[in-house]
Amino acid sequence: MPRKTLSREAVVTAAFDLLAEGGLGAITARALAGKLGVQPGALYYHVKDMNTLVDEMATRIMLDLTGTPADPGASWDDQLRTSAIQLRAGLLRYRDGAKLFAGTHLTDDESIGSMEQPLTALTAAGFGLREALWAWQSFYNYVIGYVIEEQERFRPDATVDERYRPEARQPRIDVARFPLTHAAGAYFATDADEQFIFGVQTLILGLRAQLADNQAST
Amino acid sequence: MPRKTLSREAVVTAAFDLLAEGGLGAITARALAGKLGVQPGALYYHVKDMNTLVDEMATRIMLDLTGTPADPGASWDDQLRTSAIQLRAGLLRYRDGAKLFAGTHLTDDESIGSMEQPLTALTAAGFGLREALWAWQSFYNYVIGYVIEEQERFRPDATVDERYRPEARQPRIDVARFPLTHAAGAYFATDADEQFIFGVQTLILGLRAQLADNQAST
DNA sequence: ATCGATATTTGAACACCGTTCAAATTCGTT
DNA sequence: AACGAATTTGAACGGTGTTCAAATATCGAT
Repeated sequence: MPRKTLSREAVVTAAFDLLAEGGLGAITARALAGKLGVQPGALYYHVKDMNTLVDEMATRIMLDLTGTPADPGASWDDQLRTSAIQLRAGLLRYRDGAKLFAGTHLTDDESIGSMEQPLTALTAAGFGLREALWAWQSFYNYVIGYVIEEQERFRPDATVDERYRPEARQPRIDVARFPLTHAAGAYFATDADEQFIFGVQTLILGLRAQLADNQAST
Repeated sequence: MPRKTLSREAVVTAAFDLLAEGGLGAITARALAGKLGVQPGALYYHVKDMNTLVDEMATRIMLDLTGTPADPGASWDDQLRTSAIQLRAGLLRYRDGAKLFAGTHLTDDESIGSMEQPLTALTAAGFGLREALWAWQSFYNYVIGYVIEEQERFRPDATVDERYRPEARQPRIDVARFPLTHAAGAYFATDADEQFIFGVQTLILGLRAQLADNQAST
């Protein structure tokens, strides 16, 4: 009894539901079909294959989190800070958001336009286009790396292997050979927001220094 | 005809062979068994499951790339630069090295000792332990993010979808709305080494600035 | 050298995965 | 009402990780 209930849109939406419920690994053709009350084969009429489905999802996330741009009137470093913060927030909105992003080819050209504002701010501040691109991508890579770790730390399904809880791990670190590493355990995975900002701020200060160097040499 | 040819060591070694030949996706129980001339079930006597196998591999890579430490006599920023460069080089030595790392729980406590030297350098430079940890993890996250992208760009198997070659993509970017993004296409994915260093250097300069601020306020 | 215990491997199965495709069914138009 | 196009079915193929009783090999003690 074939009934017309499917569409590309419906498939993508169901995929996002599965992502929220069970993470990236839960997005499977059969689960998708089940949720839509349909046979797995029917999906392939609307979607080329599972990989491009995930690419499509990554693109939509990207478009979503570029929704509220930073105030173009603000200083360049404020704009960058805001862009980085929004990028992280956007990734955190989705389960496995960062992993989903890491290495999927964005399918929509619109999505690449999200770096126009950072590039504008950076070139206006005095950076050449090449350095501006590199600078923004440094932020981008930092954020991706940070959020991957962040989302890995407390994933909802949580196979919290007893041996790897920080409190259990710390005593096993050799205090004599690795005193600082041992002591640093206290600050491990605490204050995620503050730690994130620390890195962003470090990058901003670094750019400011490079800017000063450039102007001094001209 | 069961013959004793297997060991945990042999399995891990074979897994590294598969990684080199076909990337992360090529590491499969049956391929592993085939390479070792054995039935798939036999693997599970030596290895709990496939995930912990990959975790084990990540740990070994980590231990490997910490082999040559930076000169402890060098300045703190030189030590950090060297650590970051070595981390990237180590990840690049293995196919999908960064992806393999991103979010695998390291199984050996030794591997966590790799941050002892950066922490030493940073605290000696004047950072508190907490800031030192955050600083090093900023480097770490940046490197992971960078290398994931780097290894994604030219993967050996290369399903180079014609539409996504940079030369094909650039003309499709709306020049009127995204002029800088369009123009920046020229610098996309060129000079990987130089771009990497740019980010590292930015982080270092940022830390130096924070150091100056701290000392000024005391 | 033989036995017995232990360590290791087999072989087959189970449940899942993505994907393909002819055939069946429904829909929109004429 | 009927035809053609759009859509879904149902079943299959080859792949994946994993489990487990049974079969075999290895080693230590007698």
